[in-house]
Amino acid sequence: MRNRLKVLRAERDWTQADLATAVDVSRQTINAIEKGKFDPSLPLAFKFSRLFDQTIEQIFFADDDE
Amino acid sequence: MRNRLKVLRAERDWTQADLATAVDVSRQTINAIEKGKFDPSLPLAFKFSRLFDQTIEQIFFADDDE
DNA sequence: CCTTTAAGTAAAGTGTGTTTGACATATAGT
DNA sequence: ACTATATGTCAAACACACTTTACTTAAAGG
Repeated sequence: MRNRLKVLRAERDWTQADLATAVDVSRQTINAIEKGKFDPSLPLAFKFSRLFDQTIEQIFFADDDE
Repeated sequence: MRNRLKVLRAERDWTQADLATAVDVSRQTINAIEKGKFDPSLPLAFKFSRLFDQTIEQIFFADDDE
């Protein structure tokens, strides 16, 4: 899965730490998701969705290998 | 998280095993998700979404405790 | 240079998602 | 009664999501 978190952050001038606080996870978790090390859980994906007011499909999308 | 998997299955007259095969997980996983024992991973949620041609938000939704 | 801030990364630990195998229960058809 | 099919559930095992602590790198400003 790829995602647009970095861009959505940049549009708001938020750091990874800011976003982490907003969705109540650690900064390292945000970093790992942005870098594609793992996918968020479904509940966390919903938190991003609500925070950015975009559907999950607008934020996350399949990359090549799925 | 609650979900509409049981209804979506019923509309198509699919068993839990049928759905499991369609999204390539075990029957027990479908059962556990339907019974609310745990949430699917995000990639699995995307598979349901594509299979039923509905957004993740149309299939899954927050219940009281989140 | 030095300091600060943001981002990247790693190890070790906890908890959850998912599997396999097995067994129990319910319903329906014969 | 018996059989078949669908569903529910449990335990053990493994993989992944996420945490904390800590160290590193890069950029920017004094």
